[in-house]
Amino acid sequence: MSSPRAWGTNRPTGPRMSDNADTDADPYTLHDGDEGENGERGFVFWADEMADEIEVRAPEEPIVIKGGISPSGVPHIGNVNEIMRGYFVAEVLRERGHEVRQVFTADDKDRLRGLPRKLADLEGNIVDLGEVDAGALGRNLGKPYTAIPDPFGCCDSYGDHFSMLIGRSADLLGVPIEIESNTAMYEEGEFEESTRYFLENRERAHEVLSKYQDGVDESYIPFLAECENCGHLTDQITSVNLDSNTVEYECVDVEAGEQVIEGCGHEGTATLREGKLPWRFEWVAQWKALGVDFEPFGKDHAEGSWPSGQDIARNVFDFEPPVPMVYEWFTLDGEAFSSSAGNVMLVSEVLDLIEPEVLRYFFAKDPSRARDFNVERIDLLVDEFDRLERIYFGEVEADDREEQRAERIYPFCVEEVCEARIRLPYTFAAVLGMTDDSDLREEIARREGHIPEEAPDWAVEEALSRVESARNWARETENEYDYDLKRTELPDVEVDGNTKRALEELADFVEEGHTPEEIQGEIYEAAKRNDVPVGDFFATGYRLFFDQEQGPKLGQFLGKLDREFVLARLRRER
RNA sequence: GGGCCGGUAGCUCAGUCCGGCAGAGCGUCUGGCUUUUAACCAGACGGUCGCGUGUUCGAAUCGCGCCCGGCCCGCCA
Repeated sequence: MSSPRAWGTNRPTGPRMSDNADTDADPYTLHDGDEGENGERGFVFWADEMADEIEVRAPEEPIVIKGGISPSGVPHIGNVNEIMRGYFVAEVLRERGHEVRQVFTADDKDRLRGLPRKLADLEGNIVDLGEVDAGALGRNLGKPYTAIPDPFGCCDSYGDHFSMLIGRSADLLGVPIEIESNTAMYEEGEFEESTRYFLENRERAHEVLSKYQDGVDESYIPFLAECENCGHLTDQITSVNLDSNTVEYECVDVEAGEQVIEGCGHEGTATLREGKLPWRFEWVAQWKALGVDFEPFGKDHAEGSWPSGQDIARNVFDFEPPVPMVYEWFTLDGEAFSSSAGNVMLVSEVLDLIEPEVLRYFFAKDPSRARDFNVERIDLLVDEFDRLERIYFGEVEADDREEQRAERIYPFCVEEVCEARIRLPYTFAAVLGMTDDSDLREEIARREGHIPEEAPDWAVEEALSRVESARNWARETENEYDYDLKRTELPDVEVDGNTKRALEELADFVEEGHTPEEIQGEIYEAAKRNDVPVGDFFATGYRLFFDQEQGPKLGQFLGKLDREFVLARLRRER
């Protein structure tokens, strides 16, 4: 067997179950051409396909679905893949009558290797490193996240702080996950048996791992000890004593990217609970300890960790690794997520702009496709969701494919299927954000036909809540829906003679006191009387009040504002 | 250098596993609603399905080669 192995070549026929290393499971599980039990293919929802793969193995109940990240910093919406991809599969299995646990490991025994530039408090506010005690963090490089004080002082440790944020992200999306702290699992001995087994069979472990990694020599010992003197994790294990379940170690320097984290040189003894396994072994130990049946992971793991992990599971241990599923990474506004470059977005920030069901819908889409989460055009995502919803309720026509898709996917996106809901079109909601007057918002929405006469109060309230979201979006992106009534300053507007006369006539009309509808009519009349093209005259009006080319229905809107201001502005006095 | 994933209309995306007229929404343009202003309605515009090649009666779809973007093949996770 060559190294690295050409395990991708068995893709077309690779069986899911195997008892030898020549039939490894391809992690690109989606659309892989395997026949289902009765030869049916053509899934409209990828989670159905994954659920089939899991059911074929007849797993014990409860079925365990896992995800996990290390709580090293701000958990952003890229990390939500780990939560939501597993969630949809869990829900499909629950629908089929299975009991399912969705667990999420906080890989918090990992060591802090560098200082993140951005952190986030528990409310999800991003703060710069400089705003917390950076020095205290710097002195803790090399220690496990759970052995480092919380820079915000609100949780027991750095690791707990960011695990808490991950949990809150899941809560916000309505996903019930059980977070398992790696640190706690080590302390409670959950990994002790596996650790002991790896150390006992370290030649075998080395033999398997060396197929995937260079630079692991004969003396390789798969354990990192936590130094009793300085708290750093060290991989310098000098001897293993399985009779007492301990190792001897020396606290040595660690390379972390560009820099070196210095060890203290202490030589000591650690139990198997006072340290950790290297990642590739740890992952397998998690599968074993938790009985994991399914695990989605990013494409970064697909070519490295996964092939070695499943090999270790089968050939060092003797158990079947979980059904894998690779998901493509997505970009944020066309760029990779990067906390150091500030290109991150928290779930809580996204939910300031869109409803949770829309974000859930984003993650219901095909995981194998690379895509962009585009904040500028988030209205398109919302429109797409609204259309899915309308297709589901049979309110718009669509082809069979779309109908099947909506029928299957929509119920998993919403907390509760409710036909009586009302959705204001997102960009229309953004326009309503021009006024803070909630009664006026509702009145305009009703007049434009977006709220039916007999709509119940709760539905109206929920519909109007989108206005706040859409306004946040308009403001954040400073786009054309960022309506802001220019009350304090007169926008710079060029006005020719005809337009000037038309504006004066309109001002006089308003001064006489008329209904909003009459004012709207007068805008047309004033323009026509003075040979000003109607479109141009409206544009001038929007310019004067909003410094924009477009806006809400002008007459009705001006009729609602205080007359004194409207008159002064039409006469361009202030 | 080797491997893997992605590349479909100006934008956001379906369709690719299973070959059968290249699609949706948004956008743009034109017209209509005897007041174009988030409008709405009707119609139109918009594509070398990354490029090439092979197989086929027929290729976005299958094979091979190439281009571009990203990831892995060191450490770490």
